[in-house]
Amino acid sequence: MNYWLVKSEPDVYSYDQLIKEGRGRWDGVRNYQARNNLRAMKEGDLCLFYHSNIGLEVVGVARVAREHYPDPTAEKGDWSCVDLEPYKSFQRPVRLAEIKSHPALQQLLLVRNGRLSVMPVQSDEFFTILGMGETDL
DNA sequence: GCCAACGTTGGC
DNA sequence: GCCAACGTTGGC
Repeated sequence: MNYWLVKSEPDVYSYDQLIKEGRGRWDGVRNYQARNNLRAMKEGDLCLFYHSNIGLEVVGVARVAREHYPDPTAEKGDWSCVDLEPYKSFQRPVRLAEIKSHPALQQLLLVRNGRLSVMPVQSDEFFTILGMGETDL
């Protein structure tokens, strides 16, 4: 089992929208590092779902429902997407400021590279954030 | 709205 | 292959 963090601007695609739809295609990634991370995702892997720009907080966990396939929104180039489904909403959202000030989370790519939209997360980091969100799996 | 960080492009 | 210029992301 691998753990990830995915970012979405909630006015474009929010966690609530994923819940409403039951399943969503994680497309539109146009960054090689993020794409390679998408391609490394396995069905059943869990993703922290982060709201960027508005909210600036982790709001839930999503599960990889389908492994990578060609991104139908890409008109040219070699891009991939995955399908995600909601897995668990956080009892309490975990704000970026909390993550940044937590000593055990300083290595998190969210802190170190603010621009990456799909990133791997160590299992201890994953469960630390889950705990901050007062949530169990 | 500003700006830092990062990625991409293109001239040499 | 280097690097300057430019564009984009995303926090503040």
